Amino acid sequence: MIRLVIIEDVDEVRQGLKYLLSLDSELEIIKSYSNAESFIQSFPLLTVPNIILMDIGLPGINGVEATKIIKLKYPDIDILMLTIFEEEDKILSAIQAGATGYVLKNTEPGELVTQIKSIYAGGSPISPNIARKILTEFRKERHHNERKNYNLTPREKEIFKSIADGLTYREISTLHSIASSTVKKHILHIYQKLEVNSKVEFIKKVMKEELI
Amino acid sequence: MIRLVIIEDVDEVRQGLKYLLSLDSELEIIKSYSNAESFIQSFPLLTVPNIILMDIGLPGINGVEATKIIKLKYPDIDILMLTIFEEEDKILSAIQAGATGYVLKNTEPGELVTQIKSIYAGGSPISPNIARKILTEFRKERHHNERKNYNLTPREKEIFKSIADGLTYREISTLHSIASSTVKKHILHIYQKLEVNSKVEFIKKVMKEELI
DNA sequence: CTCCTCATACACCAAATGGTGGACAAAATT
DNA sequence: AATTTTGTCCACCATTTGGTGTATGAGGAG
Repeated sequence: MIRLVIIEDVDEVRQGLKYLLSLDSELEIIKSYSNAESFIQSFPLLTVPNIILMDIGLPGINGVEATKIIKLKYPDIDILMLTIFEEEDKILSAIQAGATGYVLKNTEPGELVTQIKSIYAGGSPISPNIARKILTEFRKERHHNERKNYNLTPREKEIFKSIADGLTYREISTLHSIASSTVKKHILHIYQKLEVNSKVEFIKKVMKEELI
Repeated sequence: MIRLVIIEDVDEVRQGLKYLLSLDSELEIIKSYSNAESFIQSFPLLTVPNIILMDIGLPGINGVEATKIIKLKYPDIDILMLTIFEEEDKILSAIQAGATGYVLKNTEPGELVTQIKSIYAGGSPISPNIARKILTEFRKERHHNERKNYNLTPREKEIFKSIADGLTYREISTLHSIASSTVKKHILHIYQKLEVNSKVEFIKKVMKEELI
């Protein structure tokens, strides 16, 4: 028996999945949730699922964040993201957050069951498109180990240093005599290049990879 | 000639200092500013002062922050904080930020000049009170190198981990099933115990001293 | 029994942060 | 000559964060 949990906000989709999957005798839906919060609040889990089907675009704590949190407590649960389109960026983030794979919501029922079993068997359902992106990312990682540098522009490098020193937007703007909105733009660009979303992640990345 | 810069928002005090110090032939006041921003914006400096007299409680970017910024660019400038009372905590922060010493604003003119010259000669005017605090802090530092632990309570340690993982208040509150206001309280307590003022400083400290 | 710590929670507030989209000029590339 | 990159700036907005003060109940220490 593969124990499943479904987290999906749209009632019809959730009920539909619940029904469809209940038809397979190897699958057992432990419980389904309309948001990530209620699932997380049920920690510690009485019965730990093998796989969680999670909508990537949940309201409140979204699927990617939820994945991070769940994986912190239960690293062994496989998380399968549900998406409508192939939102490549989100899927990549989800995978970095610890998701094992993803399926499109309009996947045929039979196919979905196959993919769930494939995950349980240790596989990862991923389309060639995404797979290629992941390879690209992976290749980047290896390069990083030899040469850092995220092709920041000279100006971005200056701002970079100031953030790493812990200055605020306003202080940086004063130091470089530019508007703080400009500082913000630079920082957002830097975040995109380093693929982080916050100062905390930025600092962590900078300190982990030296760069300073 | 000792080159000085004065940064002090109260006009009377600034003018008074300027006048008093101009009486000594060994001192030269290059320029005075009513706020830290205008000084910082004048980077790169045409003539680099030896010593900056800086009010600790400036509006906008305060004296401590300004000290940090100035020391990043000009580590060799000595910064002498001006305070009204012996605000121990602020003075300690200022020293950690790179200030060389401090004087009370009601110090007699002759004494002030003596202290400025003492700084120029490599000294640090600090009262016994503050000196003792610094020794205490210093002793703490040494201890840290062998045993970390900032006597956080068990609950604080849990929250601690979650912050270090990069979660937001809201996510932490969901994870631990408590109100986000409670999370905030815990975090503020943790910050006080670790003597940091922001997530960025927190992460830097955690990563620098391992702790994770 | 009283005092203190811990954990919880709320209210209020200012500031900083992140995210989007648009705009413009100068410089570099194609 | 046309396009892209870089650096600058603005507006708008929601969320997050830091900081303060207050309050309450449980549990331990004096």
